[in-house]
Amino acid sequence: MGRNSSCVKQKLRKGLWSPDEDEKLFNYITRFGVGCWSSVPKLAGLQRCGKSCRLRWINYLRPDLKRGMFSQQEEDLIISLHEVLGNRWAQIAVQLPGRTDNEIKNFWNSCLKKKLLKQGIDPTTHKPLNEANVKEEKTSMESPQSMQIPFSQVHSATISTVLPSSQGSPLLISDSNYYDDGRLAETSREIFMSKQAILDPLSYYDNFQMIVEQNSDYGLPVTTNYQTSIITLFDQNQFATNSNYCFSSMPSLTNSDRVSLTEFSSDNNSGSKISSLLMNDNNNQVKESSSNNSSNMCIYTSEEGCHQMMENNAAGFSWDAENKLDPLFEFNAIKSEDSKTSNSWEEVQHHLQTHGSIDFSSYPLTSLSENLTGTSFDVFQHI
DNA sequence: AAAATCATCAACCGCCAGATG
DNA sequence: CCATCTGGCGGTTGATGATTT
Repeated sequence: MGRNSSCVKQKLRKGLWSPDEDEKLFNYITRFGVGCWSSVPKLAGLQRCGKSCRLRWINYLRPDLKRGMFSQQEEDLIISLHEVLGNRWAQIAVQLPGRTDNEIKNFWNSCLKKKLLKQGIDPTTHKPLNEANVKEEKTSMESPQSMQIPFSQVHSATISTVLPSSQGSPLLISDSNYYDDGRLAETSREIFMSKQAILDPLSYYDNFQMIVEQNSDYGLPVTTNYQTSIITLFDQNQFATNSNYCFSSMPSLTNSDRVSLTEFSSDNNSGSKISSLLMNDNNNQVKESSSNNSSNMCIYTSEEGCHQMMENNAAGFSWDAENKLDPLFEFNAIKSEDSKTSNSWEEVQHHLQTHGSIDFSSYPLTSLSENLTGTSFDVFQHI
C-alpha cells in the first residue's frame, strides 16, 4: 500500500523545532491541556503533524521532565529493568519518572550497551558474552527477542526488582517469585507486563520500604546493591515528581531584566501547582550561566534557594548563537550531582516542608511569545 | 588547521492495537 | 465485519558537536 507519513501528505514542517514552534505548542498545551493530538497543530497554529507535536511535548516540553545525566541509581535500575523487560522502553520509562522512553533508549544505545560489553556482558541477554553466544545460537530462532527474558543472572544474584502492581502497591520480585527453572511466577509476570501498571513514586517508595522490611523480617533475600540504588532512586523520583520544586524556565535572557522562577508541584499526579517568583533585576549572572547546555530546572523552593541557584550557575533557559532553544527544563539535581554546592536531598526536602506551594490554577498564563528573543520571557508570568 | 571519526540525541518512520463509525 | 483514525511504541536516521588523526 505504501504508507505516506502524515507530515509528507500535508506538506508539513519536519525536522528540528524552532523556538517559535516550541512556544506555540507549549502555550497551547499549558492552556488547554493534552487532548486530541491530531487537532493540536491546527489549534496551536503549527505546521506539524499531531504526532510530531505529541512527541515534542512528551520528549522535550513537558515540564515534569528530568534532564541531564543519568545518575548511577538510574543507570542500575535501567540495566536491571532491561534485563527483565528487554527493549520495552516505554515500560522501563514508567519506572523512571521524568525520563522519557526515547531518552532511556538513547542512553541505552549510546552508553549502557557499550558499558556492558566492556564488562563482558551481552547487553541483550545480560549474560556473560561467551555463555550468551552459545545459548543465543541455540535459541535465536525459537522465540522473538522481545519475549526472551533472561533470568539466570537475576536468579543467581538474588536481585529483587520493585514492580508496580495494578493495585498501586509495588511488587517485589525476589527469588521467591521465580519458579525453580528461573521463570517468573505467572502472577508476577502478568502484573509486571501489564500496561496498566501506574507508578506513584511516593506510595511506591513507601511500600517498597515496607516490603523490604517485611522481607528482612522473614529472612528473605531482599536485594543486593540494587536495594540502596532503588531506594535512593525513589527518593529522588519522589522529589522530582511529588513535591514543590522551584525550577527556572526561561531562556538565557540575553538582555535579561526579569527572571521568572517557577515553583512547581504535582499533587497526587493530578493537578499541578505552580507559583512564580518574579525576580525583577538585571541579573546578568543568568546570562553568563547559560552559555550552552545550561538550561536547568532549579530545585530550590525559596527565594534564598533561587539566589543560591544563581550563584551556582544552575538556572535558566538557554539560547545559543543560532537562537535555538536549549532544553526548556532541566533537572539540575541530577545534572549537578557532583557539584559540591548542590543541596542534599534532605536540605531540599526541608525547603519543601518550610515553603508552601501556591495553586497553579490561580495564576493566569501569559503568552510566551511576547518577547521570545530578548527580555522577559516568562513561561509562567504571575500577573 | 583540516579532515576523519565518533558520540549523542532529537525526530522521523512504520507498525500495531484499540476506538469509532 | 470492515475501513479509517489515532495514539503509542521501538527501530532507525541524520544533524551536530566533540574528539582524534
